[in-house]
Amino acid sequence: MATRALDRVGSEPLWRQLQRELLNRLDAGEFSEQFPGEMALAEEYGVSRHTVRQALRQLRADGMIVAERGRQPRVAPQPEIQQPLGALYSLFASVEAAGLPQHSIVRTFDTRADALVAERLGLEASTPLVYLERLRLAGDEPLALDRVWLPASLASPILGADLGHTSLYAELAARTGIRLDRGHEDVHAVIPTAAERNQLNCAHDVAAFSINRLSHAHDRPVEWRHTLVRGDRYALTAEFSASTGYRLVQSPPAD
Amino acid sequence: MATRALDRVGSEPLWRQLQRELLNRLDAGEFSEQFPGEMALAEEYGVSRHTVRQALRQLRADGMIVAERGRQPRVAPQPEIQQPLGALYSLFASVEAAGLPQHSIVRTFDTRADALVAERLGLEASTPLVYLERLRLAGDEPLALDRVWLPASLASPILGADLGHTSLYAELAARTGIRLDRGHEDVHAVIPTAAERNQLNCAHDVAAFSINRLSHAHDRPVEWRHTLVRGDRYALTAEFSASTGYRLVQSPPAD
DNA sequence: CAGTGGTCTAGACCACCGA
DNA sequence: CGGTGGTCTAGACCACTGC
Repeated sequence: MATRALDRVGSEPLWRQLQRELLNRLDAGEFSEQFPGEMALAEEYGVSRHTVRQALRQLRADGMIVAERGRQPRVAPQPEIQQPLGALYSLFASVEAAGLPQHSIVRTFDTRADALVAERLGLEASTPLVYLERLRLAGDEPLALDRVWLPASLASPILGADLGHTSLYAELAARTGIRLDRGHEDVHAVIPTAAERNQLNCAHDVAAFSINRLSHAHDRPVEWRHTLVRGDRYALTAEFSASTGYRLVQSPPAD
Repeated sequence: MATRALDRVGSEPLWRQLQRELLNRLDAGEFSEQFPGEMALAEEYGVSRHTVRQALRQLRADGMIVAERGRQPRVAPQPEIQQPLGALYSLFASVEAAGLPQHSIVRTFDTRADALVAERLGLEASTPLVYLERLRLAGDEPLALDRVWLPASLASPILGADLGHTSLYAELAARTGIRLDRGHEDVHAVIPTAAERNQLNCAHDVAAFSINRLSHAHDRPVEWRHTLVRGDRYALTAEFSASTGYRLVQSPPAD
């Protein structure tokens, strides 16, 4: 293996150049299921093993590379699986943890344009969007009203799917390879309209969480979502500390 | 400076022993406002500089020690300042960011017992508690109804404070040295009662966040808090990604 | 067994900061 | 200027893994 060139006159540290180089090669799909050892990298780039370790430190901490004593180093299986996260996941997971089976009733599942949503996704107003509207149930009781818009150019392969029992994100990953890796959401407290109360089958004195979410994959907007969650039996729960920051956890068993 | 002993026969790495040793000395209050350099530590413990750096790596990443080129290394000013965090802080900070001045009207501020709250704090039912009830305003508009209980044995020094314009946590830290470092909270969506609507001066069609929080300092329960926040103009906002996890951010300017 | 990563040493040069 | 941390080298020994 010929020695690859690193710039030794510029001011950028060797380990950072090496780290960038390795990230590029990882993105390019090199090293699939096989990653070179520290010695090999040191020789390939003509640097010391210490420098290689410094370059690898962050990659290992970020879980992009798995290396253990004795084992062959590997690239991490799917570093960006990020289907579960956010307030919605927290809410639904707590229901699951309580032993309630969940499923959905698909109300609408088609392709359409929506200027307002398109703008939020950063797209032209007339861009065709896959639209999915579901009523989510826990046990036999309605839990949430869920509406999702995705760019049809990316998401049209999911149109044939049965989303009554499978996760949208799982289906999206399986059919298009797209995995959400970043998102932004806001949570409002609202009083459901009469129509929403009717769909959710809840009393007139029940409030709800209104959650808007914009999700990205590789810095491209992929999903705009609006979900209305019954507030009478479901709550957000979080723990926080100086070291771990703010972390949503599963709610304790419903009152 | 005599060389301090590290165990070179056991299996525990030198850098880990050194790290533990330094943490102990930090907790003991040594190094106040002055921390030894890498060379000094290497000589003091009879190890190489590399080993010292390995031991310091995590301490620096955690922000317990501040070291820069050329500067004298220091211990971080207050590693466990954790007053701001959680949904409440997020909500109030977004109001502040919008340029609205905030203050409180103290409705009640005394010492009493409350069996229900005491239980949640893990205390005997008859334990005296400092009780503070405030109406929080943003501009001249009511924003939240805030009720806090703290064990009187810890918090009685704050009883003389004017909490109309200063933070409870700042006052608590100044008068008792107690700084909250961990907490747990749950957020519900509710419809305010008529009395609460009246206090918050909000319309009948407005929902609210109901937030319960249990805070700790050094693993001891210190605060039980219940806050009711108007839901019409204030929302929780969060960002999340694979690398940074879930992080509450300030809401965008209110609609 | 050969190869892996974890640990450790003893040097070195440099950019940067404060006195 | 002396001392700091950042970077880098060229070694070494070891525990562990898989063949």
